[in-house]
Amino acid sequence: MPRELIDLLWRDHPAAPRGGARGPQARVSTGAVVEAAMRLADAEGLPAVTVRRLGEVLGVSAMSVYTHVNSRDDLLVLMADAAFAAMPLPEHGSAGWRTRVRRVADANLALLGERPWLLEIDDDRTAFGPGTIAKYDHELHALDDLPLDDVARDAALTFVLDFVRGAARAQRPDPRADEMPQAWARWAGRLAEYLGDDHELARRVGGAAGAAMNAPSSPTHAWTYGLERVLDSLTPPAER
Amino acid sequence: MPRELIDLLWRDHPAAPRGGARGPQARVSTGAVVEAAMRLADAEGLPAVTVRRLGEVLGVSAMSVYTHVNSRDDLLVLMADAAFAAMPLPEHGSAGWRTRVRRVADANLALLGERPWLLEIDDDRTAFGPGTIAKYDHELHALDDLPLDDVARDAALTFVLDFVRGAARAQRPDPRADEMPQAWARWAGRLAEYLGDDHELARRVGGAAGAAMNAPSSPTHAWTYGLERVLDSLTPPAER
DNA sequence: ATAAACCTTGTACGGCGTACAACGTAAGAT
DNA sequence: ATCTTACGTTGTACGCCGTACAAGGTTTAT
Repeated sequence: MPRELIDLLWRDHPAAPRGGARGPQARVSTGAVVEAAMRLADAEGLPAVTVRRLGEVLGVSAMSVYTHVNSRDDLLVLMADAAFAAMPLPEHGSAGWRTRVRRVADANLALLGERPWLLEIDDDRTAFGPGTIAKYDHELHALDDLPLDDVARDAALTFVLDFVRGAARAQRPDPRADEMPQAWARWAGRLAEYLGDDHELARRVGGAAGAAMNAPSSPTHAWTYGLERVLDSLTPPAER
Repeated sequence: MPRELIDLLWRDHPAAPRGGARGPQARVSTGAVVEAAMRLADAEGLPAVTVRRLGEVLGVSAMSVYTHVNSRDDLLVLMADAAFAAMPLPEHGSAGWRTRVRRVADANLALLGERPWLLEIDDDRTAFGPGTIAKYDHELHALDDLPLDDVARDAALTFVLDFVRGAARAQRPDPRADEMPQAWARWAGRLAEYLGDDHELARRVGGAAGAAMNAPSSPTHAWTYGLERVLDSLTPPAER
């Protein structure tokens, strides 16, 4: 383990350990590896991010990647933090907490829409990265005007971000989308037979929800509706 | 593809296609494979569920597993549906919607606490399984007393279940838990150096949240508090 | 000139999911 | 009673994966 993950996360910080001057100059840098990995994930999804493939893209052997990144698991942490670091963190200005939180939620939904592979990275060590911390700080400040102690403030932000995560998961395109029409054609009849008259409510609501899902304007509706519910739930008793 | 996933999901239904009578009697059944896989996942996590390992546990060759299950991806769907099917679905009785929804949330949190590997299975085809459909129907009925149309009812349930999912994710034990103390010992100093005086709010709130996380009573607190917020958000305007 | 530190590389190991073909077995057809 | 057909089981093999290891090359510090 030549350089610790925490130092790789903070590799752009002045106090980060530079590589010793000896030996040949590195052909690629940690940053370059992370960027290439993100391009790959953006284009083909996280499973396409393999060490061999990365080496190929970078014009370097597979094992050389490990000089800059320690392990694939570490790489995923670096990717997630870099994705957060790339988020714009616009000043909250004089907007009230409701608009602030709405903006935070929108920004996170946009991020997860552009980089759905973030939903597949679930490593607590991401919390130590500069991008993640800066984002966390910024988003906590969206709640400045609410009467929350520190623990409740963290809980409230988590609450909002978990909602966003759920919405992003629902909106994410199914990788099996192309096969589903045929599968459905084969399955619809059988499923109807199995279901018979049971679960009438589930059949009706599921059908309605499915139809709404395919309607063009619907995801927006479910999102805005749900988000307003989230905002309502944050409203302090005094304002109700 | 000898038998379709949908038929395997409904394998206990009277109308499900039985295997033809010819040939030797199968040494294991689809149900047995799924049960073994669930035991394995319960004991050692989802990555331990490999085809070779399953064959070993079942006393059968690896390839023989494919006679009963088509593919590993299909197996995961069967496991998830079986887990839902095993949930108790107690009558809602005369309880009001608030208690009903609370019970639904509690039951789901308990399920995801017992079988955290469910969080790692994300396949839309699970929705066609009998266990999943029965659960869906039951949980929709928890919202009977609320003035919601079909689409909104589905959205409301998703809202609740996504909240539960987020809570379960947070409570899930980190598989890296044993290494973290040492890593933290190595990292704490460096991180403090990197952070300096920046992000004061994040440092304070993160510290408080982290401390609360380690306190014994806290997960319960965050859960009940958040759940009440969710319930509040479902309250129709007329009742406010 | 020598030594130390560093990057790069090829090979190899043990895992994974699963395609394929050979073989055995039991029931239906004759 | 024999043959045929459908099915279950198995071993082998392919192409992936992450990565341990050791050898070799390159640069700077001594």
